[in-house]
Amino acid sequence: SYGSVFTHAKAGMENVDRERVARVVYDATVGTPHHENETRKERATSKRIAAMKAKGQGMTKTEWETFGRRADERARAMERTRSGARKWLVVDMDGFYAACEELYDPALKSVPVGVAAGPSSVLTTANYVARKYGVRAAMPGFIAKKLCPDLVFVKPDFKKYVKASNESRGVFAQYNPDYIAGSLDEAYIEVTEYCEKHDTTMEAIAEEIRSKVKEATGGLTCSVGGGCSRRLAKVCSDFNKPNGQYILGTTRDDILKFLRDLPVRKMYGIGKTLERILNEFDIKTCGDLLAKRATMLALFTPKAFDFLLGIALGIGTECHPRETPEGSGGRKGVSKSETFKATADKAYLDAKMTELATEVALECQRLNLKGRMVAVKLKRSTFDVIQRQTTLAGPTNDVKTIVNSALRLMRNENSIGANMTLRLVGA
DNA sequence: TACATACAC
DNA sequence: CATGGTGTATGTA
Repeated sequence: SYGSVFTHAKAGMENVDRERVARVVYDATVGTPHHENETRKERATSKRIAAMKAKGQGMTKTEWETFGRRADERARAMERTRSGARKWLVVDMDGFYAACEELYDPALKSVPVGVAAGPSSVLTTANYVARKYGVRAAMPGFIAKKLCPDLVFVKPDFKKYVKASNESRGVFAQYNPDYIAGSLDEAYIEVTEYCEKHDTTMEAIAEEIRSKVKEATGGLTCSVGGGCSRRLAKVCSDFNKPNGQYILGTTRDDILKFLRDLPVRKMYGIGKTLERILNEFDIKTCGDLLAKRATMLALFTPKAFDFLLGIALGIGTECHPRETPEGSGGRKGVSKSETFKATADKAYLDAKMTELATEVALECQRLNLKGRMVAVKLKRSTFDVIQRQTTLAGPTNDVKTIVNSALRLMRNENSIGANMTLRLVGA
């Protein structure tokens, strides 16, 4: 249920009193519009699960056998793409924003810290002291404060993070200038050639990177994962967090052993909803996922099945995204949105939308991009999201065209004001 | 194409 | 009292 959202974190929360966290979160949120909306979404997921179960129960023994055979065939086909020849490292900074703040104010190191714009907004990061209380990223400040009354709030200061990020990237570039920046605090580095040329190993490079990053940033620690694909390196980066590393062997046996007892939720792309769905079919670990591949094939879409089977077998894209047609494309959208105190004031909403749509157009111009579609996002005070979109005559980044389209889309929603107030608009 | 939802950071 | 912003992918109609 919703009460468990913050207790199934991906890292650093192993010794947290989960029951207490669940209770505090529940008590603080039950009855709020946000909680109501979460409950609504959960009911929709329940419905989806029920439909999947009904579909499964309606199938004959023969049909199941066919799915079993086809799932095995798909697994064999996927096995043929396994090579294990590449070496990928993923570097992930530990509690990045909070750690940056501690560099500038070392007194913060010994107290629980949450980085957030204000005490009632959402935390971008919590330091490891705060995490012991169950405080974590994406948690609203007022709940974090209930879990940990001594929590110190620090406002985000991106100049610090960009500086530290650039310093760490200087290190990554030594191993492969073509590293992939996942975000300010995360990078994917292919070190196949570097290992070959310098006769070294992922283990040794991981050690070097951790020490050099600490040096270059003036004391920040990071965790490193290694494996033969980006997917595996990524999970491994979390395995010995913080300030640790884990390099997974590249044989099929190494990989399947590692995955057997690994909770599915640890894998990139499996969030709380998919975790819940899989749990309903008694799938908790990647090993379970492999064992139940026939069920997955029968109940999920082909794309979702391939994604899940890839996770179960530990097979992912091994090549650099630059080597694939999709990977070489540029960005696909530009957007701006803002949350405010819920209102039905049309003049206010018009002004806000105009401002945001203008920023979008200017950003497109700055990036030298043109869009074929304008979409607006409206969030009601009840937290449900409405999206409206329109396709333009041709690609544009003209301010007037984009602003007018966005305004028209929003004004079409004539229930605004009548029985609806908004807490966010975006274009 | 239009819209909603999930996910990551 | 009270839950962010940006970008991507996918499912469904």
